Amino acid sequence: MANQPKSKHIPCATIQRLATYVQVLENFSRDNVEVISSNPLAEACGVNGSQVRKDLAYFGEFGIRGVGYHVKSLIAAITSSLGVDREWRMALIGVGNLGKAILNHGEFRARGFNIVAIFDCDPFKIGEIVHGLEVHCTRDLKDMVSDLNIEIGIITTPPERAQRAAQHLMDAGITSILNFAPARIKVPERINVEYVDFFHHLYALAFNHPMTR
Amino acid sequence: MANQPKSKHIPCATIQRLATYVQVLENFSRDNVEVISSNPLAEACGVNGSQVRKDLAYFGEFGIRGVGYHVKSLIAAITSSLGVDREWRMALIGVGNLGKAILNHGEFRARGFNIVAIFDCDPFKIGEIVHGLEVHCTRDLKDMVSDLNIEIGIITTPPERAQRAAQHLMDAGITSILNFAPARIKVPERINVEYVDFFHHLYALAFNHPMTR
DNA sequence: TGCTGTGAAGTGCTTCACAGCG
DNA sequence: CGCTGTGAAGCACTTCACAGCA
Repeated sequence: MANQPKSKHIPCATIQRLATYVQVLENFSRDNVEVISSNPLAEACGVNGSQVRKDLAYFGEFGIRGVGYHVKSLIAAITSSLGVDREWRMALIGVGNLGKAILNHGEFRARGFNIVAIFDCDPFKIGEIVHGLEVHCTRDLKDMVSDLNIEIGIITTPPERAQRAAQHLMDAGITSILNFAPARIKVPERINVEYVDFFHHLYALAFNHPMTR
Repeated sequence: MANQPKSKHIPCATIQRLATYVQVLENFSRDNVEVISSNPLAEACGVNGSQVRKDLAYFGEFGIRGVGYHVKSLIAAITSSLGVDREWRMALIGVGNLGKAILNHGEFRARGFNIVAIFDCDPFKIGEIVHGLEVHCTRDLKDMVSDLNIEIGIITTPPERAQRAAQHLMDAGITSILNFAPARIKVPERINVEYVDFFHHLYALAFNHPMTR
């Protein structure tokens, strides 16, 4: 159905939006919408219709002129283009409150993002079982990463230990890191880091709040 | 110390970076760095030096030529410019796993973002005490928002109930919403919504992973 | 006819380069 | 002399407008 992907540079803003499209398309699919055109999809995502068409065009021609996009095939096309239509195995470092909350979340597994090993440097936590996984010493990280084919690392340590956690992950050959710790980490160019920080969002809300202006 | 702010349009990319600057500056301050110039600060934040200077210039002249920025005053200047140097009172809707994790997080309160009321539409949860707060029926939201001076709403419901939660918040006069539910919500122009979605970040990591390219 | 896919135009953010000041 | 603050240049993303196809 899709042609071969256009080999241009793809803006990272496009990648972010594709994730939104999948989310919204899944809701349409749940409501038994079978076909959708770019404008209503764009409106549901809070963007412009051309934007949607251009974003999709980076990966192929998924639509039917005069009709629109078939919802289910479009979901399949996007997830396949992003590489999220397969299992991804992840390790988590820092089994505190936040780490436990993420382990309990469950939605990760449902989407193919499996946390298969958890680590902490606190000797009192090592050996504890959390959500069916034994807490390991960070020293074991390297061996377990290769044994378990882990590709993504999640950091949920306090900020002062985030850099060391990142170093452990990189030493183990991990190149993709999701960082929940409220700290920037220093990494070489080739390592991908995504930051999740609630306060960034709260700061934006506070700044844009009517009273503040 | 600061001149009056320049009254230009401020890019929202700037606001996001300011949050990062605060985070990084606080780390420098913890390490007893007293003065920093734009280039090392920029490097720690992963951006360009001019960018830092231009971002700060939107709000005033905080630096000393030939010297740099005084770390503590700069933190104060930024937090004051963003309006995050005061208490913000928040309501949370959806006391499930994620909601409870956020209530337990504690870091919110430390930064002046206080969750002062929690709501759920499940009758079995109403009356339950979670982290010192009684779970209320969403019907009580309007009264409690005005009684408790709540300005920000947090949505942690399942996706299918996110829109209704947003409606409750808007009916109560809330104009700032932090949405953790994996769903887009439809709101009028004047309402500010920030989305927190872990999967958006995981999708980006998956797409940029070496094996995928 | 209606909607996609896409070059061209428009817009806004980022980087450069340097004047200006401590 | 060094670093800030800032106009101007550069670059990247977004939007427009329409050709092209079902």
